[in-house]
Amino acid sequence: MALARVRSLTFTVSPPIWSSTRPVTTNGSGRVAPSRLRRLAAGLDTTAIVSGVLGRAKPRDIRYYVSSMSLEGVNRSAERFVTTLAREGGMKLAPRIFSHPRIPLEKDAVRQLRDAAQLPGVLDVVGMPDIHVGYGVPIGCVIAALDIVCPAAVGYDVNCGMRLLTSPLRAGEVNPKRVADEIAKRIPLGEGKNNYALDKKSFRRLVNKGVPGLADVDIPQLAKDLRHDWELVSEIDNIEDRGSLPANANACSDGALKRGRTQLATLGGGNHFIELQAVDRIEDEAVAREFGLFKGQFVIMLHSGSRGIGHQVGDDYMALGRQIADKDRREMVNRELPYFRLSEKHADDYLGAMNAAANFAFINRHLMALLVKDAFLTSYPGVRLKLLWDLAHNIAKFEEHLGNRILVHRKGAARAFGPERMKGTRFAHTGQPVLVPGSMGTASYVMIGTEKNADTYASINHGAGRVMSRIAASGRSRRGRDLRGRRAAISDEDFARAMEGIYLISENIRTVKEEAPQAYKDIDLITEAVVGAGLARTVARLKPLAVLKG
DNA sequence: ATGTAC
Repeated sequence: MALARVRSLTFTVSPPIWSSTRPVTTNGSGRVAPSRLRRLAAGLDTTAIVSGVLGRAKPRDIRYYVSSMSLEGVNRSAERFVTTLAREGGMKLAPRIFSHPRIPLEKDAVRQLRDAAQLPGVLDVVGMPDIHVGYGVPIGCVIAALDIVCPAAVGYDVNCGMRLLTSPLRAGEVNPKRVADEIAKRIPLGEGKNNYALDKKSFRRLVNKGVPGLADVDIPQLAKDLRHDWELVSEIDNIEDRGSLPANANACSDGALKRGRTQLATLGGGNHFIELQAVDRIEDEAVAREFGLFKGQFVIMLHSGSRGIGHQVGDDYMALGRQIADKDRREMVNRELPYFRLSEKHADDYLGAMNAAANFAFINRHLMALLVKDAFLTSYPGVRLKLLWDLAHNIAKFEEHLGNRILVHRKGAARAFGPERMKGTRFAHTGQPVLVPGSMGTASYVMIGTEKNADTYASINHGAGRVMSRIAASGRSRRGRDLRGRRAAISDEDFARAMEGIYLISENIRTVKEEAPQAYKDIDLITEAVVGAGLARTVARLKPLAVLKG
């Protein structure tokens, strides 16, 4: 973000937002010239660098956001892809939204950002270009905090995430229909259980350890189902946090554990999918080569999460947060935004339970990938798929940002570490891969983070983001409206046209329209915003051949 | 997202 340099300026400030983008050289008290004030008020210039002292940060690392203006509504900043909201009411800071000018901002999602900015102890609120309404906090945002954790800022689908498997084959050498059918035989789609139920004790041990815990667990039926020999623990350097977060399964309710025990290696419903894809375009030859990607290549993308256990953990702890707030007469911004102070035991419990669910999700995707690999190897003897990357896009984690330990909540936002933060890994020269799916039937992207994404706490969008509610999309309600308030049901014909040439296996044909391409924002436009804002770069564009949906 | 609500 380009920062204006001013000699002097009178203002009150929101909490500091650290940025490594530029050192501060100017002085921060005094008056601002009327011409500049007009620019600020017009939203052309909403940031200013000043020196100052606040908190533990070094003065030169601080950028204050001007918040003394009472600006109405949303201000378009001079930066084409950044919108800074006016700070008003009880907001602790001015949230920013990275988006594309051609994508209209959903009013209710913006309101949710304002609400989140009122949380006590919140440091920063940043909307992603795929932002849309979620429970309490929008999907497609980053909430940075110093001393609270907010379960709604993680969401119900803890560690919903992406995984990409690469093949050495060209798409023309593969029959996607056959592969999709083979996968469907092995992985339950939609609401469903598997044959890999674990006893309570083994399950607890497994989710405490994450993917590496698969070494110690015995799943006889899985061994029978797999026709080839696989190391259960493999490729963990290609999983975010090596598939293992510091978990405490004892902080999960019995109900949460019970739901999890029977759902390993199941896809789930909603926007979860397995997609067979072809590499459509290479945008960065050197990085693509490092990642083992080439034009025309056959790859498989998987999108799933923590299923019942994550949902239950979210439910349990949001209920607990509300209960405690009521008991202690602690104020909540609204009923959907309970939170815990990090000094409270409940915060540790939530984070431990959340990480147990997160580990479940890593294991879930890992096992499904194994079944996919096995299916593929059966159809194409000698061809083993390789894991490029597995990432979490619904999670809260402690990270260093400019010398401070910050709890970064990413809800529908993907971590996008550049090369610097990937030191000591095989991605030290490229940055981590970031997997960004479009909607069913449209393109997906492989991206890499830059060193310039401190503004979003090293995060980018997690996908395309809805533009139409589920109810509106499936036409279940006559009063169905899209998120801009227009009446919009998708006809069967329109749906078929959007999916033309793509082989679709769907568990529930009645609800699959909720995931229609028309219900989502334009992934190419969103990617343009992310690249334009300097948050990430594109490596490859992928197009769908076949989709398996819950 | 979700044993798609208590």
